[in-house]
Amino acid sequence: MSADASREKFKAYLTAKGLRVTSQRLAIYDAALARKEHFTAEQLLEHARRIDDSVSRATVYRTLPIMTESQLLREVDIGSGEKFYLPVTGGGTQVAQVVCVDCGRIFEIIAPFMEWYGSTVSQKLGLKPVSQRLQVSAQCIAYRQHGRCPNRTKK
Amino acid sequence: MSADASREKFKAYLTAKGLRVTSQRLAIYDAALARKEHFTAEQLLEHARRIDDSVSRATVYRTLPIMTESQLLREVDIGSGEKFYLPVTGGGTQVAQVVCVDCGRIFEIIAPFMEWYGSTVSQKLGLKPVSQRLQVSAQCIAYRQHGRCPNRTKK
DNA sequence: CTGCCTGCAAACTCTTTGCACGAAT
DNA sequence: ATTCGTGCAAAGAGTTTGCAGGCAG
Repeated sequence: MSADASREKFKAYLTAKGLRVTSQRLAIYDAALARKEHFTAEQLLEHARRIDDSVSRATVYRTLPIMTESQLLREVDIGSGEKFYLPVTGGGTQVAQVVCVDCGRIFEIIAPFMEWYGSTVSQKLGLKPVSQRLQVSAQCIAYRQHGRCPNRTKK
Repeated sequence: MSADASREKFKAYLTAKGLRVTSQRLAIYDAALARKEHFTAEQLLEHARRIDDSVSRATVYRTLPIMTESQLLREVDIGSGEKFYLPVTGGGTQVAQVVCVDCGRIFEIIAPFMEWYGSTVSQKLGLKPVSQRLQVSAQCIAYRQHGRCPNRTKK
């Protein structure tokens, strides 16, 4: 699907839900969909402001749930205090995250059988699974060899 | 292992690490190990204070990492804002959580092959897995039938 | 015109930290 | 006697919310 078609889909989603199409929501949409890697709410605010400098932090926080519910973004919580977001490109619900223990970088990867595995696990308790998430903490090769991840930016 | 033996193990752990055995740490230990279900830092504070009312919130937060590192407690983050803890009883690293979408209650369950699965996933990226977590959101039978989980306490 | 949406700033929740006092070794 | 541990309260980080004015429909 082209970028423009996706943008129209977002407008249609807003309208269908009785929500208004505002310049701020579109700026946030454009900023989010242009990202190739995981981003935080704060980073999204920064990018959205380059498109429309009237965008506020509050509106970013109010728009993120809308984009998540509309399946445009996937929310990823790796327990680091802040949430990350990524445009949904595919993989459906069979996506796992691998997080580097050193730099905190997040990799997404298709995890076949994940739904089946989650179902098997939860059905042992007689519950019906709604969703599952698999997250793996891992060391990259460079980290094991040099005690430092090449992607690390902090510290 | 008996409760007393476990308590002695905790004291030995503290001493070995050059940490002091204080009445507050022991009260927190006793309060935590007596729990059968997942608890929060706040709940632990409440229980610990019934044993020793001098225990402060700060000390609870400072003691939790010690108990987690010593393998006495397992830390569980389901992305709800607050962390949960549970005495480690078994299952090693092959433990998954099933969370009820309605009441938020957490069930722990042995998930065979989880390590293997996490390894398989992360090795696709050439990374060496350190740990993995599998969490499933699910509906219980009662919730599906009546739109309400019998264990729900809030709302 | 209505009423949803906005920016601002304050509020909130959970957790961490600086400080001076007190207790364990 | 040292030094670490403690309670208290303030600080911190990320997110949410009340309000008065603004803009979409």
